[in-house]
Amino acid sequence: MRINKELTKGSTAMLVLSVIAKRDMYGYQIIKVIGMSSESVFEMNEGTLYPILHALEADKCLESYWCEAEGRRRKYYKITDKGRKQLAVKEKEWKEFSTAVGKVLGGANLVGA
Amino acid sequence: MRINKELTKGSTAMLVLSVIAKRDMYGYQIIKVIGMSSESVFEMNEGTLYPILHALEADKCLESYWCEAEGRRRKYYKITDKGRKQLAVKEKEWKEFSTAVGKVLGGANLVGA
DNA sequence: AAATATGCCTCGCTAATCTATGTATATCAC
DNA sequence: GTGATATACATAGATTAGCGAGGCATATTT
Repeated sequence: MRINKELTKGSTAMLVLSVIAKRDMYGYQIIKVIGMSSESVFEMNEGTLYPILHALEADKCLESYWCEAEGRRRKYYKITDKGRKQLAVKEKEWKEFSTAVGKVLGGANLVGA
Repeated sequence: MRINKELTKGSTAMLVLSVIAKRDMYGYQIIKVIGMSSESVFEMNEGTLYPILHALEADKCLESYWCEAEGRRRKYYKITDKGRKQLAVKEKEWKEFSTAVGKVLGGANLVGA
């Protein structure tokens, strides 16, 4: 990661769900797509992504299927209805969180509190 | 916390530095001020805050002094030059991070803009 | 007198992510 | 042809931030 990795905690699953929601994708590709669309701010490790995919599938937010193309075996993931709901929750939570950070940094003047 | 606690990882020290940068503050007060200015999105635990304060002081980003007022003994923290530099770095990192999340999600970045 | 709020602190736990490692195939450079 | 790099899957152990649960003490409210 180009930035403090701790910042990413809690948001990674949301990002993964988000890109898969746009179209079915396989693991290696997810890393590349998130890396590119974030302009290399996120350079996710495989050791980070695969466990997340497995957990999201176990939680029925994703479904997987194997495809063979270009002489390569790829495991594609597709988002489920539950996954879309989960994504909506996480996006809302993210907005609430980032807005709150902005408020604290922006300094609501609470002298006397 | 009203939101997923994992999201807060990596940003808490920045928030703490940020409020102390505005004026000297003691621990218990920091929790209240951050709670209020975030409209209760952040409800920091003492078990979270105190170790952060001690670490920031050990790292010379903060200095502390005891005060007695209203019959209460309070440990105030004051930001150092190093602390201000650290805060600037963390704020920049935060903007980069939240902007990147916005790009991946595909929407406009609502944060810090 | 008891409950609540203020104010400091520490210890062990959980969980997200990273680093390192392993396997296998395809492609490119030399 | 051989080695390096990219693609593609996976797991295991280490790290670390924040939490929950305690502990201690005093002031205020009920």
